[in-house]
Amino acid sequence: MNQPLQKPTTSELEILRVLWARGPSTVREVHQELRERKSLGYTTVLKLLQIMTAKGTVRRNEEQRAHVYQACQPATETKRQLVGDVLQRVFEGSASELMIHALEGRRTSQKELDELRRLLDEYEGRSR
Amino acid sequence: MNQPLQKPTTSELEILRVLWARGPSTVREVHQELRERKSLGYTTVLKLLQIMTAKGTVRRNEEQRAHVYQACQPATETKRQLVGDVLQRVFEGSASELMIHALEGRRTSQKELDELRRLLDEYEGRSR
DNA sequence: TTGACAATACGAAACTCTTCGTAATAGGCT
DNA sequence: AGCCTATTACGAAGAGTTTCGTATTGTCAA
Repeated sequence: MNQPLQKPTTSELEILRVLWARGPSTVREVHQELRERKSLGYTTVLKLLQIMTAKGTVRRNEEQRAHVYQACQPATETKRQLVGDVLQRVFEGSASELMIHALEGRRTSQKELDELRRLLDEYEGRSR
Repeated sequence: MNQPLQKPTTSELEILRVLWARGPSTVREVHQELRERKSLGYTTVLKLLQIMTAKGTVRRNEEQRAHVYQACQPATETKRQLVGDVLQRVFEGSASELMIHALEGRRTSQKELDELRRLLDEYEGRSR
């Protein structure tokens, strides 16, 4: 029960994003952060964090009175997993299909397009 | 209750993919297609299709004894919605962040990289 | 030591999703 | 007409998610 094979749920992801941004945090801290965007009870966040602990998504340090939680996996790993899931389920593994639909129906700045090209160059350079 | 604002669930997506590939199909046809990949009862597929009809995800033609189902939205629209959801929830709208994680941890062929570049050129040309 | 308060633990309600068993129905064949 | 079978309709079980109310516990200060 150590490998986080299952992808986080929507709510879990919201919590993970706070932990990724803040680093190790208490329930109170996570709650305050989330509360800025949506109404959510303190015990709801606590419960979620407890469930995530059971799942192995986060671990906690109990040395302090207020336990300190942190994500078990680096953000990059989880994000890769999430996008990989969509890549398979929706686009049958085709990255260009993914790209087409990601760019469609939204304005993408020149800066971002340049960045995307840079990424491709970088990736190509690395794998060659 | 007409606009399909909500994104399809995992199972619904599997059915949609069959409908996109086959065009309008009966329950039996969808079931046979899916059965090749996973064990699934006939009535399960039927029920899913009924739920999707209620949600407005698909519509059905009842002229024949065996109703004929088809997706309400074109595949492209739904795919855009799904990737857009991940784009927002996981990557805060950054397409390059999405790309980084999509390319990471997987081999991408030269052909696909070329295709990706072509897409960027095309997109840039269109929006300029 | 005890009272106040902050934090955790527990349990349950309300929803949604997925799956399927069983009942009802409709068409065609004899 | 009556039966067989393919199909649809219905309902419900079981799992997972999300939310929160209430109970318990631990810590500090008076």
